[in-house]
Amino acid sequence: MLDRDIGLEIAARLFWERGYEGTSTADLTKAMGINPPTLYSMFGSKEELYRQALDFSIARENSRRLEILQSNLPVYEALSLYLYDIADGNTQPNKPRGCMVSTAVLQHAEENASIARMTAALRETSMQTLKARFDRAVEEGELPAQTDTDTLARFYGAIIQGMSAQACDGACNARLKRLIDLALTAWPGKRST
Amino acid sequence: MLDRDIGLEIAARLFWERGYEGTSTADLTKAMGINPPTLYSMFGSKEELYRQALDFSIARENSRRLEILQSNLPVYEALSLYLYDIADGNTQPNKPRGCMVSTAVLQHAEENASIARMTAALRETSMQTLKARFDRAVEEGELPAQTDTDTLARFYGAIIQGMSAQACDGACNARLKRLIDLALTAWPGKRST
DNA sequence: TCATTAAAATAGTGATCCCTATTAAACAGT
DNA sequence: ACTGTTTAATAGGGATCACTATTTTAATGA
Repeated sequence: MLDRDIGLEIAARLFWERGYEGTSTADLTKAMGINPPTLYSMFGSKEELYRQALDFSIARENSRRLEILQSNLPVYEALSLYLYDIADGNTQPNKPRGCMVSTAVLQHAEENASIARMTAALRETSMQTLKARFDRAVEEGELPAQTDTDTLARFYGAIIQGMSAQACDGACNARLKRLIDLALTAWPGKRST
Repeated sequence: MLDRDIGLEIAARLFWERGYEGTSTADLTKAMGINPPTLYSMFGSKEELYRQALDFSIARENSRRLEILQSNLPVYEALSLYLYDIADGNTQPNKPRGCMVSTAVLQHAEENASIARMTAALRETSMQTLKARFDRAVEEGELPAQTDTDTLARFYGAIIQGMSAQACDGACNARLKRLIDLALTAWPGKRST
């Protein structure tokens, strides 16, 4: 009998590489080494499996990143390390390129609208997490009081999405880091060269 | 008999909204009001139709943008207007959200790898166009000689991709413009507030 | 040992995928 | 009107889609 976490890991990897619409249940059962009825008894449906695989991956990958972001480091340092960590995640050897969430299910058949809403909500949550960190920085006097933290969060969110897209297209880690360094010059009070 | 350009327009809109994998040939023939054999005699295959629909849309939408970018305006102004025009294109009423190319076919089934290569190549071309404009600015003394124009182009390319993703998730035009204004503070020599 | 339960594999559901062979309709020239 | 040719519509082919009913195997308990 297949271990549940191993099944989710295998599913997450397939969905990461091929997307929701590009992954078939036959792909999933074959990769997991199980028969279709086992998949449905363990995970309910393809859609449910996708949700569970995303939750599983996020729970495992996101904790370290959130610790970095919400640490007591200066907010600028925390953001830098956070972005570098994402760039690393987008360019791991022997792993699919890009991010599993940042650029997932943007275009989709109408029948998959609820799946698209879920990934959109995950992206929104991650933007709100960034914004909350910036709001804290305002409170703690690290950023000017009039800072538009929402736009700041969506700007670095766009950088994260752009990195994912470019990683999917083959960009290497060093290229993404140059991109991050340039994006960091937009930080309030910083000066670009 | 269906006019070829009208057919491409209808196909482009469907592919734009639902993506390549999310659009079926049945969707296409129904929207065009033709029968399957007509689609194949006119356009060859679903893949060929997608290529032609992209070429058609790009030829029509890109000329104005390229004129803006390659005009004799100061490069910073040209870039600003170029990005604003893209933001407008990402948030048109009664049109699909986001960009048809920037975030298309990032994840895909293995059988669609050649389609993904094509969209990736289109994105790379658009980055090279940006880079060429920045190189010209260096030659003309608008930018310092040591400017890393490649990274600069990929940075604004990431902004374009991030805008497309966020527009797909529902971002309004004003929000994208705030994002652009912040991204423009990363321009060499500019100072963020 | 044998009946009962639980697990897993086979086999197949109707629907839809991309694409075409075949048939039907419209039009041309004589 | 009557062929010959082009154009369009129907119908369907082989494969795959997400998903299950059924059967077979395996484990369990008396």
